[in-house]
Amino acid sequence: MAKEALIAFIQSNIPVWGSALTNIIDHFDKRTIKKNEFFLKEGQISNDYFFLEEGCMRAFTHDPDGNEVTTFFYARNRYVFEVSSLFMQTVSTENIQAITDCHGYSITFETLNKLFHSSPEFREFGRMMLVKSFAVFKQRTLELINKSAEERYENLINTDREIFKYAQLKHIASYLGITDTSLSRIRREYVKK
Amino acid sequence: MAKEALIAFIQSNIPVWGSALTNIIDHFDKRTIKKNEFFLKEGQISNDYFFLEEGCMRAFTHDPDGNEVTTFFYARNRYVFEVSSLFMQTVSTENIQAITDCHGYSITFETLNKLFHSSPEFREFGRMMLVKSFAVFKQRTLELINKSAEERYENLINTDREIFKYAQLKHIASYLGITDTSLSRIRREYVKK
DNA sequence: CAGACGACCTGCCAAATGGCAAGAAATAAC
DNA sequence: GTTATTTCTTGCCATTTGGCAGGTCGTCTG
Repeated sequence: MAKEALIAFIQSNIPVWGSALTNIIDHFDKRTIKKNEFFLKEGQISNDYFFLEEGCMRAFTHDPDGNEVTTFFYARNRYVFEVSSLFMQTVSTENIQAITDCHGYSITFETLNKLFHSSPEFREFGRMMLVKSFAVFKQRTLELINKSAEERYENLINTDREIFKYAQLKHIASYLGITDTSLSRIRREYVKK
Repeated sequence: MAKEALIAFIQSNIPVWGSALTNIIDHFDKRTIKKNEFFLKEGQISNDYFFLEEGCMRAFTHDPDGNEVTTFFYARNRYVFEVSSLFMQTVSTENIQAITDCHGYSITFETLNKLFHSSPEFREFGRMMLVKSFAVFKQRTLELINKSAEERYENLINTDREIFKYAQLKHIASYLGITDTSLSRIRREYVKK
């Protein structure tokens, strides 16, 4: 089975080879999620831990007025999971939807736990995923506080250009914490530069 | 040794009793942090995992212009740690400072890891701390996007009134993502209600 | 092809927030 | 107790962002 991307990703996070590595990746199943399909729907309890090899996904929830708010974009070579719903097995308030056809490798919560108990290396990997995701989130929160909407836009387009190919602008807008109107104006100014 | 608060906190997060519990809490040392002392300073590598039984702490960093930005407030009965610096053993960009005299229980990174390996219960507890902290942070990020500054203020004063007793308003302002000027105006309006 | 729909842009005005500077109030220093 | 320092508030005006409504463009459907 060809899981090179998964192997490379794991090894870029923790040092592991040989049978310990084989043992880990054998527990992952290849999985395809078609465009517009949901990886997780609000109201459900998340059951999957998913490495996204190729494609793009969007996480969103609803504010008190019922509007969609994009909370995250996932690009290729990233780990996809909703931390509360998966690890606390609670009902999700978030949706995660494929915005392109997606390919990757999946492991269920049950298998994940078995592997946590049997493999110290995978345990370390799991902790690393949590920690890194958390760090990325802190970074984003900080940007919402001390950067302008325009800077956040420039930042996103520079680091995640891929997202702009597939995501709708109104979804990018709510991710940036502004309305589609403001994003449109920011883009007009940005083009001039 | 009287560690009731710590025991109660651990048990409110995971089911554990008897020798497994004793084993865990025996690894914690009582620790006091005086007002204005730093639990963590930027430039350092964090080495402590701290349960705050009594007191108040503030996390802050600096934006590119050198201004302080408050990233978090910790009140009593909370776990205090900086995820990236502690778990990835990287140089911290964040400061965590006591804003009152603080009392609690501390464990070093080394001991923490030993305990992770030897105690499945503590492992689960550690994961739970990560997951819950992450969830709280996601909630906060969402508020920055879909709530007004005034709503965020009301929310904070309702859930963490204790913080207002000790923290400076300019620190609260940067935590809320606004200037002290705006916070002052919001407070003026809020009092009228 | 015609019509319907959704995504995006734009103009107008209103509301929220920031920047700056001065003053009032609280706190610390001597 | 007086002075010095810091914190907080306020007024004035500029800038950013939002709300709304209308217009364009492309896509889908029949």
